[in-house]
Amino acid sequence: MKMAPLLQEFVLHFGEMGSRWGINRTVGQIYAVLFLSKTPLNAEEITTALGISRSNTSMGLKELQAWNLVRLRHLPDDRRDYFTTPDDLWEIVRTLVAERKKREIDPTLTKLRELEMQGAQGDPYAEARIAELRELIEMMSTFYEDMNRLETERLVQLMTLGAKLGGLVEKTSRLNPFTRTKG
Amino acid sequence: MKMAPLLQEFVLHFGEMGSRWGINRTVGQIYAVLFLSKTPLNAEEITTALGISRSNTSMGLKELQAWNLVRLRHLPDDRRDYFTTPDDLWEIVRTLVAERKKREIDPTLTKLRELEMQGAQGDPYAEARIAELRELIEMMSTFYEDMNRLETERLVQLMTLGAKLGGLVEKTSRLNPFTRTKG
DNA sequence: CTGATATTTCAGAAATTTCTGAAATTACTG
DNA sequence: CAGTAATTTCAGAAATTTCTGAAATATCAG
Repeated sequence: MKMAPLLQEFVLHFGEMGSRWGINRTVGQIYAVLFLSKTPLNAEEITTALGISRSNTSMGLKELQAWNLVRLRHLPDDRRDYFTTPDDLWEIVRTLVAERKKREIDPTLTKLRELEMQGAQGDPYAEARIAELRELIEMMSTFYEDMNRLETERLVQLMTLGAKLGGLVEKTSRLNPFTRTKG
Repeated sequence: MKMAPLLQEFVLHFGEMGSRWGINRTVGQIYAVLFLSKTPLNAEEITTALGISRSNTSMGLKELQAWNLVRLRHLPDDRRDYFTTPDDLWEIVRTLVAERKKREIDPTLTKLRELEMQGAQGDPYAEARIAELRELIEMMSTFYEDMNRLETERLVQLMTLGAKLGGLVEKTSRLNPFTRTKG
């Protein structure tokens, strides 16, 4: 791997973290290289930078595309594919959250609904737990959708408010008779 | 695996999802069995329910304990260890988020800070990206800590407000001169 | 202490995932 | 169309992770 030591360390870290993020080492490294590069890179450049096989790069890029984490670009008079990551980090965060929800939450929600359809089979406790879990996941999904609809600017404002939101909600629930509260 | 078909399906699903959640199949299945069981279970019961080896159960339980996802309990006149999951699903969610942050976010934040300390090494763009990423992760961490400090009741209220929060923040930032806005 | 039960450890086996090089495919150029 | 460059596919190799059975350790009762 031929890069400035600093960048190399960053890339290696992303590789090591890869498995925890649900991607593999190489995919993490490819992403890191693209993330740090001002200009789009083609597969050959990535291959050399990381010292992996060309086919591995191809598969890694395919996976990153499946995650919507990289953009395919073309340069004039060059028929190779070039890849970049979005400039806007918030866009990256949105994509990550959306994709993880799709892979880690949605299938379970579907399954829980299926199981509830099939109805009671002799274990009221288990059935209640499944229902409760389904409700909670639905609630979080709805909240996610609401937040995802906000412009980034609003989202940042909300997050910056942080702890103050606790007080806000209290006021709101007193002022607004339509606000639902649990329990 | 000897359980009601409904529960069995749930357990198998958690097993399959395991890899996406950063745990393995068996660990996912063990958790599922505990989650659905009204009474605490001992290792032997889990082993029979899942048809795996006793040592595998032992290792799986150890991993779940490392994640703080199960509770160890003891029954009178029985020296075996019994395990449960918390009754309160929100407690489970809090644990999950905390542990995932610890494993998936915190090490990267540390690394990014380290890299920034080492300073510029000839690539201003890469350095700017690293700084930007560090700032964003810090902001999200702070927000997480703020939310985590709220009682569950407040958290649920906030989430139920959902889309309304977008409007709220707008009002707040006008009313409160101390509210920071980005950019 | 001795024996019985419960749990953990761990080396190697089994299963799974990742990676490579070669071949196949695609897409463009002249 | 033939030739070339870019990319993808894929079978098997390599690496990694998971699982098991046996042995070791721990814990308790008498």
